[in-house]
Amino acid sequence: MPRSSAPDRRKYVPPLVRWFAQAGRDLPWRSTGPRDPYRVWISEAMLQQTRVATVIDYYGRFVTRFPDVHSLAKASEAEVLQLWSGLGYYRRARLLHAGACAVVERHGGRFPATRAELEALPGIGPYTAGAIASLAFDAPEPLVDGNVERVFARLFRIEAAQASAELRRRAWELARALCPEQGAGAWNEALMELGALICTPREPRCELCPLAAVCEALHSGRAKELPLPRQRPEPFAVELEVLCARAGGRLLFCRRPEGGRMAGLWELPTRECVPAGMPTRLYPDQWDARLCEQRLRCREHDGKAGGEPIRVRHSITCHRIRATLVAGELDRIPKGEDWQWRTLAEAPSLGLTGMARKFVRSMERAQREQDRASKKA
DNA sequence: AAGTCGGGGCA
DNA sequence: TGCCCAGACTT
Repeated sequence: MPRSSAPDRRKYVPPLVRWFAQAGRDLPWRSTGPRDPYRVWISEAMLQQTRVATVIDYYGRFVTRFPDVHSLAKASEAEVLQLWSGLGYYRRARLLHAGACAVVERHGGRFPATRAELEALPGIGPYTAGAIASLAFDAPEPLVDGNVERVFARLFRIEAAQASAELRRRAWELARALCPEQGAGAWNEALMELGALICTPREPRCELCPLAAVCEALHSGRAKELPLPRQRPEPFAVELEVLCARAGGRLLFCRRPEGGRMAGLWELPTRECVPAGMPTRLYPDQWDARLCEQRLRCREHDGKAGGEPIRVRHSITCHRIRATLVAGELDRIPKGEDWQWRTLAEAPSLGLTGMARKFVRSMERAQREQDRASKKA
C-alpha cells in the first residue's frame, strides 16, 4: 500500500477557513461566541443523514422545549419522540434522551470535552464526538461525515465509492493529518460547508472553490466522477392496506411495538397484502388480533371526490410502499394504552410515522373537497 | 464488515 | 423516478 506523504496543512487550512468566514451560512446552531455543547449535540444528532433545510424548524422547536441537558433528561421519551416525528431514524431520538440522562448522571450535567468520554455516551459516535469536541471546546479533533468524504475523494483523487470502507478509512487519515492544533472547529465546519455549498454531489461548483488550485480531481478532470457511485440493493415493492376506523368523528390510531422500526410511534392499523406463499416483509398480513375479533367489514375508502380511494406512496430503506386506505366498521372499541382515538387535527400530537402523516394530510384534503362540494350542491 | 434504520428535496 | 444526505448501533 503506497502511503502518500502527509499533505501540507498550509495549502488547505488558511484558504478554506478564510472562505468560510466570508461565505458560510448563518444557521441557527452557529454563533460567533463560544458554542453550547448541548446545542451542538442536538444539531449534530438531527443532522445525521438529514438535510439542513429539514432540520432547521425541528431544531428550533426542540431547543425551545428542551433548552438544556437537564430539561431533556427529565422529559418522557414519548414527548421527545413527538418532537422528532417526521425527522426519521427514530432511534436517534431515543439515544438523545438516553444520552442526556447519561450526561446528567456521569458528568453532573456538564458535557465532557474529550473524544473518549464523548464516544462513551449513547448515540455519540466518532463523527459527533469530533464535532462536539472541536466546535464547542475547540479541541484539535478531526471529523468525517459524508461531505468530508466527498471533498477528500476529490481533493486527493481517491478512486473509491462513497461510504465505502476504503474511502472512509482514508478520509479519517486525511482528517487527522490536516486538522490544525488551533481552530479545529472552524476548519471542520468549513470543510463540511464546502461539501454542502460548493463541492456538491452532482455539479460541483469548482469555479467558486477556494481549494480549486490544489484539487487533484479537478486537475485530472475527475471532479464530477468522484467519489464513485455506491452500489445499492434493488428496492422491493410492498402493498399495504391501512384501516380508517371512525367513531364519533375520531379515527383509531395504534402504537408501534417496542424494538422494531419506528418503535413507539403512532400509525393507522396496517396490514400487508402478501401473495400466497410469500413471507411478510414490513407488516403482518392480518390486522391486530384485537381488531380481527370484531369481524371487520372493510371496503375501499371513498374519501376522495369521485369515489376515488385514498392512496399514499412511501419509501423506507429499500422498500417502495403503496398503501391504500380502507374503511372499517368496528363493533367494539379496542381498549389499551397502545390504542388512541383522535380527530385529524389532534392526530399530530401523538407523534406519527411519516406514512400516517401522509394519510392524515390526504384525508384532510379529501374532507375539504367534500365540504366544498356539498356547499355547492 | 455488513445490515438496519426514514424521510424529503432536487436533478 | 433515482440519488443523496453534518451516522450510530448491532451482529
